Amino acid sequence: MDQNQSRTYTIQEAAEEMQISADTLRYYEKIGLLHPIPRDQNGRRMYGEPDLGWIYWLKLLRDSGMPIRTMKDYVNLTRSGDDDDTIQARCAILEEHRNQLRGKIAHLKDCLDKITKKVEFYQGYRMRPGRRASKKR
Amino acid sequence: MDQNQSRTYTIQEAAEEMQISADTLRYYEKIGLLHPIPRDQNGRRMYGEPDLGWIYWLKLLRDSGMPIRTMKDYVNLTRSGDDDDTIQARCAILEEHRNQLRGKIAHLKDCLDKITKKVEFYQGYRMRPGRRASKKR
DNA sequence: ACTTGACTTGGAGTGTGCTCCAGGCTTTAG
DNA sequence: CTAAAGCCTGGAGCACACTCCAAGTCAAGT
Repeated sequence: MDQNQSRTYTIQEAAEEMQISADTLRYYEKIGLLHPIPRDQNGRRMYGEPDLGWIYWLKLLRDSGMPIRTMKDYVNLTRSGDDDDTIQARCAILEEHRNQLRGKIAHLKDCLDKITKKVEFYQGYRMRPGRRASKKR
Repeated sequence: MDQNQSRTYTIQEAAEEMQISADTLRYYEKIGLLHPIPRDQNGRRMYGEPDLGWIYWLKLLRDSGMPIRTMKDYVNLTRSGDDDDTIQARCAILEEHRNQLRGKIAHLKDCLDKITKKVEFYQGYRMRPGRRASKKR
């Protein structure tokens, strides 16, 4: 029953793969968002596929606007086993986040519409009959 | 040809009306996003309806994620007259921003979907047959 | 043997956008 | 006359999430 022997990644490789900076990867590990990554005999990090999977998920949460503090709460729950309790707590965090995200998306859409209207207004303004074109420098 | 005599607002009133802090209003004025607001004989700001309109627009741009630096560029253009040149430049800024915004909305939607899938996974996991419920504390 | 380059660490520094504070002024209420 | 409320200013401070740095280690290349 070996570990999955699939390739490992240096921090740079992992960073590139995940579209995130190496500094950020170290930072996430330092603050505990990321479990301690296995090292080679020289103390260098070796990221494995499952690590990348987890990083992907962290990045997804961050990109969607979850604050790091909340991510830590979530991460801590993933480390306290898979009892109904903690699964439910994780769901609660994600669902709360989903609500915020939905609200945010709706708000952004609304902003987008209003900005679009402004652009249309400008375009109408430029087309206005009887308007002198500007001096072209 | 009087000015519009409609009511004026103190900074607190304006802040409340616009859902923004009084500090932020002063800050926006200080950095020039907001033109100098007329004062009463004691030096206190008196916001008028058109000021509120402008603040609303600023807030819209900020809420939609436009950085303050870009807002300043935009604001400066609104102060350099209404030549085709500047109107076009303003449109360019807004359209660029719209593109970013659309991208962002799409990305957020994508994140939302993935988070939704995760929640569904958790729910499936909790329903899994043969699973012992956790101790209920 | 030496240089190069990728990695390590702890900790300091940065950018953004506010947010708060001290000290001062004026009007209003008691 | 005093006290409280609300505003003013310049400037300091803060929260967040990185981002950068100096000094060091190690291994491979020439």
